[in-house]
Amino acid sequence: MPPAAPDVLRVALPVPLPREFDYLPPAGTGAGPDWVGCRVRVPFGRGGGEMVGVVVATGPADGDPAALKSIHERLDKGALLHGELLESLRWVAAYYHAPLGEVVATALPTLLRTGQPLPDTRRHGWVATAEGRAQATEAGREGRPRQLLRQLIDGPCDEDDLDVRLPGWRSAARTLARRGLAERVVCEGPVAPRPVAAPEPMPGQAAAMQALRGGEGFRAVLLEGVTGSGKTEVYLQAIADCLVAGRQALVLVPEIGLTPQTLARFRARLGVPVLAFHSGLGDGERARAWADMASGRGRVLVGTRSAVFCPLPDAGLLVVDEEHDGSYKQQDGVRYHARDLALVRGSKLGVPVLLGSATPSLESLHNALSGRYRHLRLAERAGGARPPSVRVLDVRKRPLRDGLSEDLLDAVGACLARGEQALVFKNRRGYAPVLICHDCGWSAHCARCDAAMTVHAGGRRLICHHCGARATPPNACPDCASLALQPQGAGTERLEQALAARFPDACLVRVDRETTRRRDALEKHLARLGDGPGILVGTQILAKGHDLPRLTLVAVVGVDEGLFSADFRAGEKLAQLLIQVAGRAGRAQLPGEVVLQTHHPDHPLLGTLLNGGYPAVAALQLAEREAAAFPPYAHLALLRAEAGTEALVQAFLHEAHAAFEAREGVHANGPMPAPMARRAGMARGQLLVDASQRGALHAALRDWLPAIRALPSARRVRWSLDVDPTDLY
DNA sequence: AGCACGCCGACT
DNA sequence: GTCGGCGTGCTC
Repeated sequence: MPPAAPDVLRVALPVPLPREFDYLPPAGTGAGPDWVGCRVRVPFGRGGGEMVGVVVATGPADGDPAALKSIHERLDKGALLHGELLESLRWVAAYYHAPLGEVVATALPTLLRTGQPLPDTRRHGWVATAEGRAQATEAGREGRPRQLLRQLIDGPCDEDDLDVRLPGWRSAARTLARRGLAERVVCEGPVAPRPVAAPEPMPGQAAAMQALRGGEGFRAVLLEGVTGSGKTEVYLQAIADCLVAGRQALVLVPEIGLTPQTLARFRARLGVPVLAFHSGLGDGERARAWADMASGRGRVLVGTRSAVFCPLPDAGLLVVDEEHDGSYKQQDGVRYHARDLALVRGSKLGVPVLLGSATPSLESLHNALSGRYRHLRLAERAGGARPPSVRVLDVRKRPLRDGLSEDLLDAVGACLARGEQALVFKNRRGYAPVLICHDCGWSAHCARCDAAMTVHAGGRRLICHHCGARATPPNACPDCASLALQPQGAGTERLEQALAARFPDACLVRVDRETTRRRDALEKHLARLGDGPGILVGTQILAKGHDLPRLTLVAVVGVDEGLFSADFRAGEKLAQLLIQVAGRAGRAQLPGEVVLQTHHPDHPLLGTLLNGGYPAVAALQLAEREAAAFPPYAHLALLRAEAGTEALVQAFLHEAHAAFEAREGVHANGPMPAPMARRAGMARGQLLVDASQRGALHAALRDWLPAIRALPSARRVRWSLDVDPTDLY
């Protein structure tokens, strides 16, 4: 019998190779199971490079153990990734066909990924020193430090409490510490939740709560509630229940949904510290929030997409707010869908997952209608508010000035005259979407993309929205030398200018990505609008989030582009956008009005939306998807490629297609022309795989990927596989 | 992906 | 004569 192979540690490393790497434990250490889930620093590659990875398994070496290297350093005493989270990461790797090492790297905050120690999650507080206590009673200059000092003389004050009681206390604390009057100490014991009064639930909310409370373990619940029906209150009650049971809750929100107001509402209502997790946090804050959840000290985490990777050792509930939102899909690297991962985690954790939306994705709706999810509806608006009235403005044969019809301007004027606020919505920023020669038809195109350049700065600048290229508009047409160059169409900038000319006395605020670069810019803008009459002009940034109680008119200007898009999801997305933006209009006291300016008043999508609302559009779209064998009735994967030249892309995609082995119910289509074949100087193309059964799709991909990786042409392009793509471009 | 090794063009 | 182009192969 051969001698038993020594046990090795299998390490997942952040490299794009579909396997893990075996290492020997450091000399004098055994390869016990206590290694699994710990980060390690290992030698990797031929130059003496090092990498940080995570041990994901132990076992006997399957090659020549003499050829193995040893781990340089163990970075964690106890496992960082274990149990359900590690299992879920394995699921991500298998489902999205991504290397486990890359999945692990995606899941960990930067600081942890680079090997920094797990932040200290003990609670800290501040207390006055003996000298501080003495000085606190003496007369002295009344300032922040003194105010704080008086809080600290009776014993340690928790930092979380100070955040609530004395905003901006940190600089005062630094001052006190410098003078030796106060010091930072570790607080013992758990945080006691403050008792908070819950509002009386409305009948619909009570029914939803009842349905949520019934049952044990994992279940998916789709909460379909029109705007203003109080979905958030249902989340809050469910989270409160979960906290009472001593469990943690995770709340996912869309990228633009995590406003200070949202957090403040959660904090005020739950009585426990609520952690935030989003791209605006620094590396240290992210790592701390992650560690807080891992240690169990954090009870509630509200975060965007990547928060779905946080550890939840005491999980009780997962909530996905606005579950239809496109920002839950990661569009580079490991292309996961946070909503789908939340469902997987919920099922592994054995806890309910609550999906909420006024306009559910067709995927979730299909699951609800087929009985896989529980389906709860909140039909009425809070406080007896009526849904807004909707009016279609047919602008065929009507003159438009700067993209606005006279009827629309009249509606805005009437709204202002009532002392109320109007929202003019156009899903296009800039001055005009294209600069065109009136004599020969030439238009300004980006040199590096297959796209028109957008006119900005009132016509003094051209910007490509796809690659960011900037140019100065020519004085004369480059083709025919005509001077008749005109900005065609209207973006938010032009609408703002036109509205300012028409309503010179009105308070006018434009909100789009240009004016809202900084994180707090949106709040600042809306504060400028105040409570008086005024006009908001903007893109979909305005479609959700903030409460605007004085807003009674929503004027939608740019629907026509979306009505004829080639993307199979365009109809769904447009309906969701329209419903979301229309939902901004009106309150209990002030009825809302929506006007839709269009050249296609007879378009079936608009008609269906007007007559039957979102449910009718959804039913129509589901029928179309079923007939066309598209998701959710089929399953897709997209192989994308880009390279310096079209030839490289085509060669790769053709070879990849040839390497695809036909199997029952699975087809590879293409190479398909990407709607934008060139972007930022790169040629792009794609191959679409569709399958009637998910299992067959995954089996096909499992066989296909090694063949793709082996193609010489694969080295000359950047390629990626997108499972369940949301955008086919 | 990163990195080293390797075999062909314009420079001190 | 070398510096450096990026094609090819490998990473426990």
